[in-house]
Amino acid sequence: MSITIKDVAKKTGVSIATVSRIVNNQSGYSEKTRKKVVQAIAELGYSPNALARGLVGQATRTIGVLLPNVSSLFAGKLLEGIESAAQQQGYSVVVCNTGSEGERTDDYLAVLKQKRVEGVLYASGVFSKEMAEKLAGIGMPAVTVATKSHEETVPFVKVDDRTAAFDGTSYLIEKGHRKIAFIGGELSDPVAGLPRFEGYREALAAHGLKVDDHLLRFGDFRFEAGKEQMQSLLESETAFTAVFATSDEMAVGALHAAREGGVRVPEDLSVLGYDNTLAAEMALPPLTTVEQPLRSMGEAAFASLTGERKSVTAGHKIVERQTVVQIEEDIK
Amino acid sequence: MSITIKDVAKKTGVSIATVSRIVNNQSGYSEKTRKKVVQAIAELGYSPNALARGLVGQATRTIGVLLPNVSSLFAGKLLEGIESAAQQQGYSVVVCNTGSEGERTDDYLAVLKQKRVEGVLYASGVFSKEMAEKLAGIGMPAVTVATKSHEETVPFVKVDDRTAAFDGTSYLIEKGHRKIAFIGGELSDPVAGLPRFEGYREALAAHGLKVDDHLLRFGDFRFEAGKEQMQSLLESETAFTAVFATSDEMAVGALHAAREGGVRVPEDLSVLGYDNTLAAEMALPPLTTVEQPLRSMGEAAFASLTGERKSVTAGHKIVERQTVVQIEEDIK
DNA sequence: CTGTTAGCGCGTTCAT
DNA sequence: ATGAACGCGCTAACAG
Repeated sequence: MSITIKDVAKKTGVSIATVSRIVNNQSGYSEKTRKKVVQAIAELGYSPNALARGLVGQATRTIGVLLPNVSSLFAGKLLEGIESAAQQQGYSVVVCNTGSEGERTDDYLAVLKQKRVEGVLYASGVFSKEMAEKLAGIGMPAVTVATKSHEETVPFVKVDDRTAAFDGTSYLIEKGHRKIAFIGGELSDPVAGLPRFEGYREALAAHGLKVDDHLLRFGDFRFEAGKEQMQSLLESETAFTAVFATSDEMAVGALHAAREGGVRVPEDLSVLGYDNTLAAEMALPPLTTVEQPLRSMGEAAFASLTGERKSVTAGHKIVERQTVVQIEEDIK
Repeated sequence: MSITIKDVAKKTGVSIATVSRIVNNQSGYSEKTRKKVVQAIAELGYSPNALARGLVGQATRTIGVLLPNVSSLFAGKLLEGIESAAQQQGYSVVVCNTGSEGERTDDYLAVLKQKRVEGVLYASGVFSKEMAEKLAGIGMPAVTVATKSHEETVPFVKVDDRTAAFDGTSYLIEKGHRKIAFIGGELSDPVAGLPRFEGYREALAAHGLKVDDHLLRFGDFRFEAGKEQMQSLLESETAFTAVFATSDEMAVGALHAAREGGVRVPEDLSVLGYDNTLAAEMALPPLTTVEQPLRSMGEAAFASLTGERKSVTAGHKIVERQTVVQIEEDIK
């Protein structure tokens, strides 16, 4: 079949042990034989078999990444960071598109185990207790990205969602907004749903404002949901001057609904997004948003997985573009 | 370390050969021993070592995917299709972000070879002759997606770009447009640049129109380029009623420039995109575009790679949304 | 129906 | 400085 270490040993007249030493640049050979071997390797086009190596050495230099939706901008950025860090360390990453509800997760975990990956990065929505146990059960190191486990056993890399949402909401308030609608993930979602809502609520409270139930909407984080919830908001009786949508896609959906409803952004309504994916940049008008540094979070997650395996909370910030404007304070 | 076939053999009192047969559901064992073994496997949590399997069987059930930019919507959709088809066949896919100029391609190829992947999908911009030779040299099957090789040795999966651009342009003409600007990839790009321009030119010719050099702009396929080229177009003296941008990102860039320049879409100007990624859906107004069925192209590419390895040209179509409108024929 | 054995390609003692 | 030999976990003959 393919050419093996034996071939280069034979060709150079040394033993496979020596070739092995040279390939893995250890010590124990003369410069002369080294040269001979290196040349033979080049001539033969020898490439060490990673399977055999892995079989003996227990190091596959491969990790798995579990994502609910690879084709999203969100996943793309994360993946870019992960992949970049991995490549630099000589690791390969196999992508696993688990489905929006994570329905294929178990299947993937099974093959990842068979392939003896050195760990998995979990960026697949909610990280349940069962997941943690399952992972522990099959003995694979894991770290979650943009998600948090209830178990303290699994390190995470994420922004502080509550604080980020608090800051985003405060920003809106500082711009003079008092009636701020909220479109977010379901409150049953303990990682991206509830905390962001809490941040929103706490920011209002901190400024002496109260939350108006008529101004609250929930859905998944997709474009369609944002659009629908915004439509619903527009149909309600209650007036508002700003919306905080906790994903850029949702915010863009809101932009669409607003336009269809004849409300101008930002003249009639300010809109704040979350994530700062390309969607925010490409939105018309360009979207002001709370940034999660997805790319560097991906890098950090890889580093954590293959390194000390500890949690890191990434810094968020507000990226100002054109959808949020200052309004008169006394509109009330 | 991990639990092996020996452990389950020992536990059940049969030989490893029998266990192997059962695991790979071959024939040659009684139902009774099967049950015993299956149970032991479950109890022990045995998971076959794919490395060992691959070492003997020469089947790693893994492919590599080379992409210039994983985080783009374009790559995301492609990857989704590839991944989906792969998963269904029990294959894993390792992603390789080669960089916009494919600068990391060689490095990736080297590790993919070591890992003995069964083939690579190349969706990484231009597929040069050197690439083809390199791949052939290391003996890895490949198929290109949304790209075409000059060599006939490598199968491809793509739409007919010339015809797709022809159809897109014709669509604009049928809508009454006579002055149609073009924003595309560099003509030196033999796969997505030149052919699309040719389609544009031929469509004009077929309708008795001639191409106006003042209305032609080129760049990479990114958002920024589209914006810049559109700005440049707006500054020129020549009037036009429509723009055909050969990527959705570019088209959205054009939308931005138009808005900044005070020209309304579609009232003052029609805009046609290319790809039909999420960017088209999320654009404001929603973008009419020439669709490439990226997801199914990804699936087809995987099928081709692991199957008969033959080329397929995917069907394109025009997805009508809101950026192209009929205008009076006699505007001229 | 079931067990033994020989590799797959490599890293690693242990000798020399 | 170098080589022989074992074993990683498994599949595939080959024997019974």
